[in-house]
Amino acid sequence: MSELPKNYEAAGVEAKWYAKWLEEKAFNAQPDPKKEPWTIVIPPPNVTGILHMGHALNNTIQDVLIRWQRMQGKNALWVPGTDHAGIATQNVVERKLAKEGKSRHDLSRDEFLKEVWAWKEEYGSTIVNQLKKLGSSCDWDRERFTMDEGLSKAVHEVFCRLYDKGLIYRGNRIINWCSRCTTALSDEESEHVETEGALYYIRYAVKDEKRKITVATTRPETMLGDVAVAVSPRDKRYADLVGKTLILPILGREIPVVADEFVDPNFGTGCVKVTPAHDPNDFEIGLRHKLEPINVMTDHGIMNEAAGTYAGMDRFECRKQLIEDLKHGGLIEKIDKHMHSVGHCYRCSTVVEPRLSPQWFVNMKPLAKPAIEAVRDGRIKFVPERWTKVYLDWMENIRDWCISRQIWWGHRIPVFYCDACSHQWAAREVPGSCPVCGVKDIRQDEDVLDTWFSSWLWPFSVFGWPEQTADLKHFYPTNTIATAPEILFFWVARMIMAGLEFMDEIPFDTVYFHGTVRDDQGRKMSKSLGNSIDPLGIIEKYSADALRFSLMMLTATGQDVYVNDEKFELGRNFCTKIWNAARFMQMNASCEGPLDPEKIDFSKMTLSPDDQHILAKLSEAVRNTEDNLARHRFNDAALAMYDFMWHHYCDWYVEYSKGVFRGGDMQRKMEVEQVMHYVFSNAIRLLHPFIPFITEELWHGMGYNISSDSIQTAPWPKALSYEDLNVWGVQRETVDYVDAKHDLIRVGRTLRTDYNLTPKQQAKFYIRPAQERTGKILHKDVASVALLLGAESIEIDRDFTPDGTMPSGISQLGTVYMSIEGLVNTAAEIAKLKKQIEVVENGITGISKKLSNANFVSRAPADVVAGEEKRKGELLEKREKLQKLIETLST
RNA sequence: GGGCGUUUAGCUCAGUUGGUUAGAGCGCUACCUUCACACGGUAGAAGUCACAGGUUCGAGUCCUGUAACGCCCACCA
Repeated sequence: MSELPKNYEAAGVEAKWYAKWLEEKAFNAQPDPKKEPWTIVIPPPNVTGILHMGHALNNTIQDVLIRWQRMQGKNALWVPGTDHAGIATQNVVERKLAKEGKSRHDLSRDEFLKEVWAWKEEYGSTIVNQLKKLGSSCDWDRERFTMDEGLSKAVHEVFCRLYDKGLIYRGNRIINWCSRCTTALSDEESEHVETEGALYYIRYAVKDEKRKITVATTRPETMLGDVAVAVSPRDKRYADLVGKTLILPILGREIPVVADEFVDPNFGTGCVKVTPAHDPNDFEIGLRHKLEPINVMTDHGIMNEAAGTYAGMDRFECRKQLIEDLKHGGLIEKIDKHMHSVGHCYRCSTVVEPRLSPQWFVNMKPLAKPAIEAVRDGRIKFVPERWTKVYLDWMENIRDWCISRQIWWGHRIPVFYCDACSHQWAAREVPGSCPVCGVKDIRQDEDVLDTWFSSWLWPFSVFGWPEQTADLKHFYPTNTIATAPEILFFWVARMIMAGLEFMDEIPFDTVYFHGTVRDDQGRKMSKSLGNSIDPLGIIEKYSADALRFSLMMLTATGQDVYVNDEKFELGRNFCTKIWNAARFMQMNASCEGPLDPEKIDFSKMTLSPDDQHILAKLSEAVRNTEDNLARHRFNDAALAMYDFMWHHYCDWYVEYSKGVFRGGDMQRKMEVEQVMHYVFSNAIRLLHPFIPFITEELWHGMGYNISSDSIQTAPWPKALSYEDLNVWGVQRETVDYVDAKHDLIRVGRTLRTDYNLTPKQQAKFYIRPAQERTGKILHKDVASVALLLGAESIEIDRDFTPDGTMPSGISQLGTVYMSIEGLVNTAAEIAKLKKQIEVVENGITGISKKLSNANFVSRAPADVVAGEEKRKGELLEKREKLQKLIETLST
């Protein structure tokens, strides 16, 4: 035990312990058949990522869970890693190249990939290091990267299995195209944003007639790719037009009028332009009517040669120009404002272009089926539960997953083509020749896979799958996955499908969805808004423990978390409070040598009521904390500990102990000291998962590191029942008495405040106990009451008759009277008592009304009725006492 | 268009199977630099539980409807 410095220096302490933990491999776990495994796999942050508050929240939750399980003796493993984040990372490196005046096309594919790997080597560990600052107890020896050799092997294996099963196919379909990233996106990667656009009404002429019909569109530039106009087969207005020919404005192309069920005659004009290459519905119409799609744009969203004179224009520039030209020709009927949701690239926010394109897809329906079952039958639980429905709705309407991306950074699609014999096949390893005709000149598909095609395998690929490793056998399935609801579809749903398909087993049993971290105005934190709070800044300013504890106090299950800088003072202040409580104990230490908290035994001691009380409250706090942790109620768990440490231990027990330490009873001092060390050492163990650094520092600083060198390996506190506590002589009755004593002290303190007594002014108090028995107990306990009350002296007397001017207050244990020289304020005292009577009377009226209600008496449960009756009796008694007091004062 | 969430003190939020007088943190008021802690202590003020109905002996809590804000999903041009 070394003397604790007056101020806690978080930065140095945190760095010191994290380094020590790493050195001692405190977070490492190996398969061990004797121990129960408990596993979390991290949602791998992007290698391009820097730690934001969302990460801080997400990882604090995981760390609390894993440290808790580890302390309980489980074989706890938290597997860390990062995601290669295909598009995001490629964008970062492309921007870097752009600064050097280069594009990736100035480099060969291999050269470019070398650049990306070099970037990854240099910056890829940024977020990992930041996670360490937070205190994350990951097994860093197991750190994985989604493009590692092992994980790539898993990707290839999965691709080949699905390909051979026929669940992966290549199709020419309308996909979401980002013309800035020049790649296809999955449906999930296209973010719909409600946008004010326009609905343009354009006139198309009927061939050889004077008639014109009007079509409405939000994307007029796509008319250059129109191949027909569709009307509803039930629409009488246009019945005679079906089969006739229209002249497409500007281009003058002849296009037919077709009848199709898709058209809603009540929307717009009832005529729909059909552009099969740029709209999914139109594509379907095109198929039904055997119309050849015309693509009018390049990969970069530039109009192509099919756009005639508009070729070379950007799509939005073209839109503007085209509308101008149509206006000139008198072909615009009107332009209406129109709200609609428009897809945007989730990586660069560019407006997504629906576009016909040959891509690779996974047929998801067969994979979804068992994944729906696993959640429906409760093998996998969602917390909060409401996400179950969101999941099931999506899964039941699941659509095929577009997995090919036209970028270079990622897992290259393991499909090979032989041009000699037109053979196409998927292979786990790059083949040397065509397995059919033996030709060596084969080529691999140019595209790479969606990033999520590697992350959906994460819970088993990190353990070496497809090899049947010991790790995999021991640690899979994992237990809890903690994540934000934003990636329910991207990641969680797909992991469940992959786990069941490839492991034949769920990947985890619990999914905990936490909220989004927002600023104090409720806005999502984002770089563009500039409202982000940097967790590292908070760590620097307040400490990692403060950051963690504050976040946990603020995290109601599944609710969004609103933060500003000041919110983190909560955790900082709490840490300071704990620190000072420890210093207090050191300053009053009388035992020589350190105390082993695991060897403290109270069975041979006579515990005072306050000793018994704090021991009982500790067990209550342990129970509350565990219950709440088990239910993922992190805020309630944090609050239970906070309340115990601050409002029970510091406010009452430490204050009580001062009386003992200032007295001369050496035996008592030793006893109280042992109670303090027992309680404090258990409390910091309980707190360790939340605030790992300061608790480890105190574990050592207080000299508790005798049986367990680290707090991490110390036994987890036990929630003792009264039966257990009785071994030490703890009685429930006595504990209740101390609660009542606290109440009595509060009543006395209120009197002091009401009469403006300064702490130095000592008043004389008289207590008239409500019962003979309590009188006797109070007598024995009078010293502690006097100290906590700041009383000069206390007289306890069943027959005490107050002087008419004495202010008084009523508590459960008895009536408290205060006497101080020259203190006369009868009028104020009477007014105060009258106010109290009013409150009591309100209560009596309420209860009387209830009790006189025959329905209540007959229908409410007996114990509720009895409780009400008891309560009424108490209130009546209290009213009587108050009235008597008023009478005494009035005479 | 469909679904979900939120609405409780000045602010941010708890409030579990319906049951005493609805709680916390911050802020506010008064007093206190007392010997662990002013990042502190003691005491206190502060609420029409969004609104309207209903169920019930009893509703912040359950049901129906309304409103506001937020989120997710969706191929009506």
